[in-house]
Amino acid sequence: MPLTGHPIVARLTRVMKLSAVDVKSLEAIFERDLSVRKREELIVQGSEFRNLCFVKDGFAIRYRLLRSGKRQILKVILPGDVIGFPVSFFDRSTYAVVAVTELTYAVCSFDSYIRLCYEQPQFGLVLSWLAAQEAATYAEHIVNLGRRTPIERLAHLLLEIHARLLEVERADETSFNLPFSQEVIADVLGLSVPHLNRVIQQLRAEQLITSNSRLIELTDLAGLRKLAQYQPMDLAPIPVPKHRE
Amino acid sequence: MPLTGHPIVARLTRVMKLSAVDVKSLEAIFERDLSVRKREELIVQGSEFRNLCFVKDGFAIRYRLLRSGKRQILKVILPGDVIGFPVSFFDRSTYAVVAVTELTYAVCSFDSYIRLCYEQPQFGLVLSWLAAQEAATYAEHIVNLGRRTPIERLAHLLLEIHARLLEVERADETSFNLPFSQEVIADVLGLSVPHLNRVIQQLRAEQLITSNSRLIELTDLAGLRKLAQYQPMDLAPIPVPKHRE
DNA sequence: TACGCTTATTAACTTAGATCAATGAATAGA
DNA sequence: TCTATTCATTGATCTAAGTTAATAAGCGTA
Repeated sequence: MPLTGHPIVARLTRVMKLSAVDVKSLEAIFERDLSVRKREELIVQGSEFRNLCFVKDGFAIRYRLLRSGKRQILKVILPGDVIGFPVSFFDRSTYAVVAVTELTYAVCSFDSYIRLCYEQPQFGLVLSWLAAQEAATYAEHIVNLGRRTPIERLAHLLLEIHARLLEVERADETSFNLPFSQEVIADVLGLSVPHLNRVIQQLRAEQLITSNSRLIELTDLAGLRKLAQYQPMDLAPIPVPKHRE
Repeated sequence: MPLTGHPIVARLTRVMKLSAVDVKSLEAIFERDLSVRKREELIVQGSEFRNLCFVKDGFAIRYRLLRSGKRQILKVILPGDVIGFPVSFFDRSTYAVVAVTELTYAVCSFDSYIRLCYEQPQFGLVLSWLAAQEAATYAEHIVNLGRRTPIERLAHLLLEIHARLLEVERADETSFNLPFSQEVIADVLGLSVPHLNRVIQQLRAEQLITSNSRLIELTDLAGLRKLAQYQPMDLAPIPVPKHRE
């Protein structure tokens, strides 16, 4: 499966030199390209899952459903993200993943990836690095839910998604397409839909964003950053031992 | 630095066979054992940090301070945890880590650990696996803050800490020592101190816990699990390729 | 033992945000 | 084009949880 132009390559090359050979080794373990339709479940809560899916295009959400019927979305999954991490390290998934739009991805088995890591250790580090980003994103989400006001939360979420989309060239300088209903965004931010709606209107009223249907325009990036106390995460490149360079 | 009996070894052996040789390679890169006093900062928000600190004993918290003065604690750090992950992958830390009790730890530089990963790929995977656990713990925290009620949150937190302490033999079947003030716990759970206090009393009134000073007794484990909808995370062992076994 | 500081508890008051319910607007199939 | 959902918006009401402030209990140290 050719990976050229795949957004995951764009992400990885930001932290390590991926030689043509590296890309080839990666390609070798990929089984097939798949796609799922909108609303299709990629991972069912409580099931086993031992694959890594590198998202090429489309949007998905990872979430937990509680008995009360409440849903908490843990992460919005964008092109360049990996589905199946960290769940593949566990017995079974305690979360579900569902596609929000049509979604295409390249898939390999967890085992074959692990095998690759033993042969080429840099791929193990890549996995750690992806994990580090995942953990850092989750950490921001915790700060958001725990101690930011609803308007700050929303501003922060928009900035985060914007930055992540920029990284894989799915956004331009100040705007991007976001195919999520308000119900989805409310479940990311731990808010009710009516309240989220009010908060969106506040952001619009303060001229910080404009949005119609699914297009978000960040009218005042600096203002948003200040409101959200947004700090971009600057990744350090993965160190490469001398004798390898 | 001898690692025998170090809680990190207890944690690691739960997912992979650590041979005596492996432990030796780990020991070789550790520089020295350190300790810090209560309230001492291990990582300053905004600073660089390129070390891995394997906690031997004591408690710490990782947190973010907001301009408003609010604090969100991201994680309580227990014996067996690693301080410096994931921050070592980033330019500088956006979080602070401070010791809550006296704390002792073994430290190695991030670079030397990375070097070890290139020589012995299983250590790269160990890092991924620690990261996966970290991410999973954060994910639970997100669910907690976003969609659980305060009493459920507290129950969940106590169960999580209990499970993590059990893993490194710092708790017994139903009780453990927790040297955190209510202010700390409130900042983990995104609550105010007075409200947390009410919630603690609720848990006590419902006979789910008893606690005096710093000793927590989980009087009714099953009841707590049900209340919190707690699901233990069962880790799968790291697969080892055939030709290595 | 006494002092001072930190921590726990309680109460009164206020408010942000949930809930419930209704109405428009938009979109996708038939 | 029409119709059926899904989605966005608004309003009224209610309550959980924050805020502030005061008091009590513990604890460390001189």
